[in-house]
Amino acid sequence: MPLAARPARLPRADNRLPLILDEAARLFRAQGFHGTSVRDIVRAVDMLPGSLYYHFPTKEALLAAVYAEGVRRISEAVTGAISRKRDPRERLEAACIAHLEALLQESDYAQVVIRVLPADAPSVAAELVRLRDDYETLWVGLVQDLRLARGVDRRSLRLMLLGALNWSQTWYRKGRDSPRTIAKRFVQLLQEPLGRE
Amino acid sequence: MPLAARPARLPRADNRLPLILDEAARLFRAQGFHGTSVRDIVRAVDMLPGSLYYHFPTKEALLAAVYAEGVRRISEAVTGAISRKRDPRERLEAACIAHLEALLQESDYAQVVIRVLPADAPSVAAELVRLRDDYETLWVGLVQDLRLARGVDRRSLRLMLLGALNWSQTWYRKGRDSPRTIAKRFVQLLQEPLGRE
DNA sequence: GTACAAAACAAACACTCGTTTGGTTTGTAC
DNA sequence: GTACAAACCAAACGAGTGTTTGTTTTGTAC
Repeated sequence: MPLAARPARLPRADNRLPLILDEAARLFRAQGFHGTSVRDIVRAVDMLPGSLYYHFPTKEALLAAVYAEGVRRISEAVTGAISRKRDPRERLEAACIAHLEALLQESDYAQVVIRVLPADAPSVAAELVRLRDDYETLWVGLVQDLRLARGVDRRSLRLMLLGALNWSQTWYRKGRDSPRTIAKRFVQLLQEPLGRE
Repeated sequence: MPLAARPARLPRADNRLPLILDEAARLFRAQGFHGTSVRDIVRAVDMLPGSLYYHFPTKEALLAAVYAEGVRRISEAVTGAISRKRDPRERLEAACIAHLEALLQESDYAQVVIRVLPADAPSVAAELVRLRDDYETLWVGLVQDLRLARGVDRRSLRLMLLGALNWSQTWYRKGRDSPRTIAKRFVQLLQEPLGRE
């Protein structure tokens, strides 16, 4: 891992890097990686195409930066939410709510993490996968702490819950059920389910 | 809805249209819609780019054809599977297994339906959404027949289950747990869940 | 106020994109 | 065997792609 080169001087106040990241996140989310051109992005920040390459070596590196920020934001939201709870069940529910709120209403960055597949950007794919995995580690712990009925596979539980949450991106419409409501229902479906035979 | 124009003559035996669909499905699945060029597709069937436009008016129309075939295959698999069961619970499980097997191992076509978003192809987006919705209607019926504990929201149950199944495309690796095993575990998680308080 | 690097501009590069147009081959029905 | 359309080829169209290179502006530390 390369050390961040210590800059000879500090960044300038009129630096438009944050703006580039914001617009890239917005467009990658709405149109996908391949569906968004470099010119789409720079047009949104009133720049010329070549200027982007002062900040990033490639378009894929820009995606990686957006991705990293997305993971950072979800992680922060979830970590904050569970820190206020002690009971494992409550912690799980709080995590689901925070995850879904970050995913559905808060941040374009977070949605990019769900929408864009690592395979879309081969040169940074390994990094994107690592970012995703780091985040999922958080969930491994949450599920590990649960008291479960005998024979319940914890990995399956985690994958089912996260999958259902992530997929909600495809059918969620704002103004109807809130992310919080959806998340609560999903958790509840795991405790009063089909009913015993 | 336009009537299928009655052809002046029957299609020829050396028609390569099926081959085009197969390769388009394979590539759309692996690289996405925007990530796959017309030249990628015709190269795979040893054709020239322009020749594709004898069969389809646009690249998006080709996607729509692949999409329709994908929905047809999943629907057929699921319909066949549930027709052999009577008990609502067993029918649901059979549907999950068939859905996941079609999605994970059987058909590139089916995976395109999950991977490619309607918004990627604006001119046919409405048609793609309609195809998806038609298929989901099948699941509405399956969930409707279930006997459930009080207060369980059937729509949430359907969305959670289908979401978890569809998302498995992102983490599934063949050679490990089979689609059948995964589907069974997910259904089971709905009946012996977190355990009552 | 001056030195200097941060952050951009200006203009192109080589290539790829989806698509169109006019002509050619070839299987098939009669 | 001949007519004819199905199914393609050949060649290009204009626009867009990610990226590079040389130059210029401008905020900031001293």
